[in-house]
Amino acid sequence: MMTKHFGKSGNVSELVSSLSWLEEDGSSQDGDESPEMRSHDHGLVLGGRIRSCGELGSEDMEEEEEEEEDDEEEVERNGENGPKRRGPKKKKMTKARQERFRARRIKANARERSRMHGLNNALDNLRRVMPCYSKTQKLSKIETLRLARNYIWALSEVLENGQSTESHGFVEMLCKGLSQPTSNLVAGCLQLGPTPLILNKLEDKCGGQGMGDAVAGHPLSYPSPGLPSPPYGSLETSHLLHMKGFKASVYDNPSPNDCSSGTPSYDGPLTPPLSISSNFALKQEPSPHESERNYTPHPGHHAHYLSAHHFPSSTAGSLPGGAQAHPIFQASRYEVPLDVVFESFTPSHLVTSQMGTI
DNA sequence: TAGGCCATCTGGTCCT
DNA sequence: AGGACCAGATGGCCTA
Repeated sequence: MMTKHFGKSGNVSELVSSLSWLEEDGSSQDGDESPEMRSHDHGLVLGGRIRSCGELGSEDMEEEEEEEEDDEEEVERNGENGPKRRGPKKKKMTKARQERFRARRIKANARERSRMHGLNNALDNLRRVMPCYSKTQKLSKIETLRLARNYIWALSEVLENGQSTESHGFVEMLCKGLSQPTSNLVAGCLQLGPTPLILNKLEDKCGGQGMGDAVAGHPLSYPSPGLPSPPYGSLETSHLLHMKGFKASVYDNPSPNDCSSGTPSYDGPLTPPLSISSNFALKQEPSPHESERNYTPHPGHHAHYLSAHHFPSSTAGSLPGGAQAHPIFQASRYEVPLDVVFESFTPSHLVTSQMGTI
C-alpha cells in the first residue's frame, strides 16, 4: 500500500521521512491512520500526487516577497484591462497561515476518513442483514443499496399483500435491478429447489397472486429505469432461485454478536423480521471449492451468497455461465416443513438438526 | 488492457 | 472558526 501513492511521487526523502509512521502503531481503527494515510497527512503526497504549496493557495514565500506577489496576483485577477474584481482580496499566505491551513487540512482529512469508515461500517451492517451475506465476497456498495431497496420492497409486499416469501415473485423482486453477477449471487445463495417443476408447483401453491404475477413470464426481463445499462435490470428464469415452501415463523433472535464477529458493534437488531434466505441449514460436506474460498456457514440467520462458480457441479440448478447452483442451507433458524424440503433435495443433501426445524 | 470498484484527498458549501 | 457533508479528481487493485 505504501507504493500506492509514492510510486508516482519519486521523492526519496519524502518517502523516507514518511516511513517513520511505520515505526508507530499501525493499527487502523476509526480515527487511526494507516501509514499510507499518515504519509498524506504529512502533506507530502496528496491524492496520489505531490501537491505544491501553490496548489494549496499560495507559494511558500517570505513576508517581504508578498507585496510583489500580490501585485502580480492582482494583475492576474483583473486581467490586462478587465474590471477590478470585487470581493475580499485573497489573504496573504504567510508561513504561519500555511501551517495552520495544513494542520486544518490534515484534521479535515482525518475526519473525512473517519466519516467514510463510519459510512462503510454502516454499509457492512447493512450487508449483514441482507438475504445474502458473506465476509469473503462482499456486495459492492451500490449493489448493497439496491438489494436493500429490493428487500424492503419485497418485505413490504409480504406484509401488505400477503405475498408469500415462497413465491417466485418474491425472489424476482429481490433481484430486480441488480447487476447480472449480483443476481446470480443472490440466486445462487437462495437456490433451494432446482427444477422448474417445483417452481410451477410453487406458483400454483401461491395461487398466482401477488407480485410474482407482475413479473411472470419467461425469460424474465426487467426494465430498470434509472439503471445505467445492461447487465443491470435483466434476469432470466434460470438465474433465479427457486423458493421452496417454508414459513419463516420461528424467529429466535440470536445475540447481535452472532453476526458481527470481529466487526464493530451494531446497535440495532441484526435480524430482520423475515429472511427468505435463512431457512435452510447447510449440512453438506463442504466442497473443495468452498473450502478454498474459506466459506463458512454464517452462524446467524443470514444465508451466505456464493459466486455461482463456487457451486459444485453435482448439484442441480444451472446458473448462467455454466455454473451450477447449490442449495445453501442455514442452521436451525426457522420451522420448515420437512416434506417440502425433502421434496426438493435428495436425502444426501439434508441433515435435519432438529425435529421440524432445519 | 479496459472497466468496475474502492480509498483517499481536496475544496466548496452549509450549519452551529 | 471549525465541523459535517458532498462531489470531483486521482490512482491502486482486481477481473474479464
